[in-house]
Amino acid sequence: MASQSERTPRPNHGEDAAGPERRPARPTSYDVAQLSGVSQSTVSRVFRDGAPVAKSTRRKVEAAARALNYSPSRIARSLITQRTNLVGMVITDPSNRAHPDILLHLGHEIQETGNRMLVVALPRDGETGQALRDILAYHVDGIISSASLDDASLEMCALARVPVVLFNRTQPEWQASAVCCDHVGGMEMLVRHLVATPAGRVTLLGGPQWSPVGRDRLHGAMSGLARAGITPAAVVHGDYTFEGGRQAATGLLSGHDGPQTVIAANDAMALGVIDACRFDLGLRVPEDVAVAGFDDIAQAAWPSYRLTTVHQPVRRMAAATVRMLTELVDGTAEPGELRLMPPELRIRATSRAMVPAGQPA
Amino acid sequence: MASQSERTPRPNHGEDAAGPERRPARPTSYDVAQLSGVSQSTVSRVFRDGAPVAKSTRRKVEAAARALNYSPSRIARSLITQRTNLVGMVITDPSNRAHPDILLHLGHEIQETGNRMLVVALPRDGETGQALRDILAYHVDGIISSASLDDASLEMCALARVPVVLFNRTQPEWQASAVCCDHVGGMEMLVRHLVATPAGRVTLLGGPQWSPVGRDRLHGAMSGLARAGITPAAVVHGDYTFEGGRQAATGLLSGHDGPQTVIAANDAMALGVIDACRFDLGLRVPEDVAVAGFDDIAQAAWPSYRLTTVHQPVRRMAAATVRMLTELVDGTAEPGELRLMPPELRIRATSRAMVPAGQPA
DNA sequence: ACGCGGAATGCACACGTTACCCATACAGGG
DNA sequence: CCCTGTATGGGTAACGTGTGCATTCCGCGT
Repeated sequence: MASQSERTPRPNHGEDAAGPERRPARPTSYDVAQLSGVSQSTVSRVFRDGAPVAKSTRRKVEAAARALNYSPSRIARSLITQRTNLVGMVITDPSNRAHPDILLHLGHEIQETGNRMLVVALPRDGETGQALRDILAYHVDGIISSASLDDASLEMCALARVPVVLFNRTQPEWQASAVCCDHVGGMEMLVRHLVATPAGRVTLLGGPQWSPVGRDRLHGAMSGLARAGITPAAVVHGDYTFEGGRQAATGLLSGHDGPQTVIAANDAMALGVIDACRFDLGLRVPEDVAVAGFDDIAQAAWPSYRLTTVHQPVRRMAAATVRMLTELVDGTAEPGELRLMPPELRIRATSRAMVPAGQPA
Repeated sequence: MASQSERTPRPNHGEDAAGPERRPARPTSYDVAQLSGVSQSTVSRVFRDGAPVAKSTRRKVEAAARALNYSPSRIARSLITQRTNLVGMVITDPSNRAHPDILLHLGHEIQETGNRMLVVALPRDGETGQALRDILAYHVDGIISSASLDDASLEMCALARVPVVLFNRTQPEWQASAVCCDHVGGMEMLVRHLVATPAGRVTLLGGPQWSPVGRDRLHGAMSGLARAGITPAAVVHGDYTFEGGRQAATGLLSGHDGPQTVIAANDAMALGVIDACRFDLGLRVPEDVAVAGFDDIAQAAWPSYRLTTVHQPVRRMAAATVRMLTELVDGTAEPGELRLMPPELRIRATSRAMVPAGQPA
């Protein structure tokens, strides 16, 4: 009785002696093989893609697998295949707040290709090294980061041969693959629109000092203004938040006569500026102060604000990011490419200009 | 030469014959063992927690590991340990939009316990079965879902012995573990505040039909109104979006005289109602129409709105969720517990009542 | 009749780690 | 000097799957 199925290399694990009728937590391919009367290899082949297996056996195995509620362990599979179908996603507080949907967009695209996301949420300004080392330990096939990574972390990924694509972010020193909105060009486009009508005293409300995106946007605004022969009256750095914009406006705008213009590095701060004008300073928008932002978040289109801003094509950016990463993983593309996506101007009601007919609200 | 290190069971993988100086992509514990002159078992022990290893050897091994940039493969470790330190997170569009930060809060708590998140973004109303089966194939230790799961999916998790905790969501039929804001009690509290002053004609703007949370909130509002002897003039179902609230308001509020009150099932719709009143219907808030919401999203506190609403303690809810899950994974708690967290009333400027001194804005 | 080729399947091993069981060294007490 | 207990390290068997190679089986051509 004990020697009946002695030939199978499977150790005693199942219904030999142990508990009474204790179903194993997760059925293995051996269980399916035993139930369907084939070898474990055949079960494995049934669950691979282009493996040669007769139709009749495939049906048998699939029936047994369904009966046992079996699906192959991706952990064990990854160990031998050297691919996990896991994409590491690095997100962080501010980048997630600007576009809460990017994770959903990226997730949709990633899952479309049969992969899953291993998400690591970085603390506000912590070390990225430990987190990167940790997700590399999970053998992710690639990494998408919407947070800035230090050079040591990028080098670690390169050493482990794990491709990285930066989302809406560029690395100043390192030559990293990235899909990025054209922040400079977008700001120049925005400034061109703003200076078409008398802009008055111009104030720039930039992002935090450490933010490369903020630097790009500030740079675009400066170059656009310079091209129009305008020098900004003030340039300050905000923290990308609504409250930060509101408080900055209070110090920047009060005590000046005549028309003014505020260009904020993102929408959240721009909306804070608007509310500061209306509720704290008693200024009208856009008659006294014209305000513009960058991002085109959902709130920018709300009737209370109707903010003139620059729209980032986030859905197309997400698709391009995932495609670039899959090409890097498959080896059909070389790393280091920077893909700039053109943003679109959204002229609404906070800038002093006619709204052209046919412009989306 | 070839038989010198014949005794090591390691197959020829390293610097025997192959390419010239080709460093392997990922160093293994064998590489570290060879470099530090110990056995592979010892390397493994160094990287486990409470393993007995002499201090001198530990230093040697750690130095070699650092030189090779080695860290143990969590894939291989999981295969033998039967624990992946992976938490499956199920999110979906609307639940993510209401609180973009919950993923960061939950992620912070999860990472605090040394685990990582495997995130699956569900399509708007797709089958949850396939997605659940897929993340179970990754051997996640537990699952947190902020989306509604059908009973088949929950049964699949139970079958695989993977505990599930629902975040801010209850399952009507299934006895599932959950951490949930007290939607009913919160709404009753809100209604008690609203009827303290003459409410006039009361309209209820509920969530989508399929949303259990929306049902709870609607139920709480109804019971609160009934307790005050008020029957709502209209009850309609919205889609949780700003635009949905705005359009619903247009149909609901126009053509009625006297004071009105709108209770929305979430803040986004409430804000849409406010803008519809002010910009589409020419009604004043709160003089003509009092508006209240639920969630206390960031925009509710903005000066343009100052929405009276119910605050959910999301940070504490996230902490409780992760703690409950870890207890279930460790076996120190039984499944099926429902933990109701008390919300807080935030009285602002869209309801017709005095703002008590000391109330947070 | 016999061999042969191709399709289908079984066998054994490898992936990189942890768990378990011993072997060894060393100290101390009799 | 021997025996024993303890601390430490080595060897080996899993974990559950994919895959190269051998083997079987069936059909068919000469």
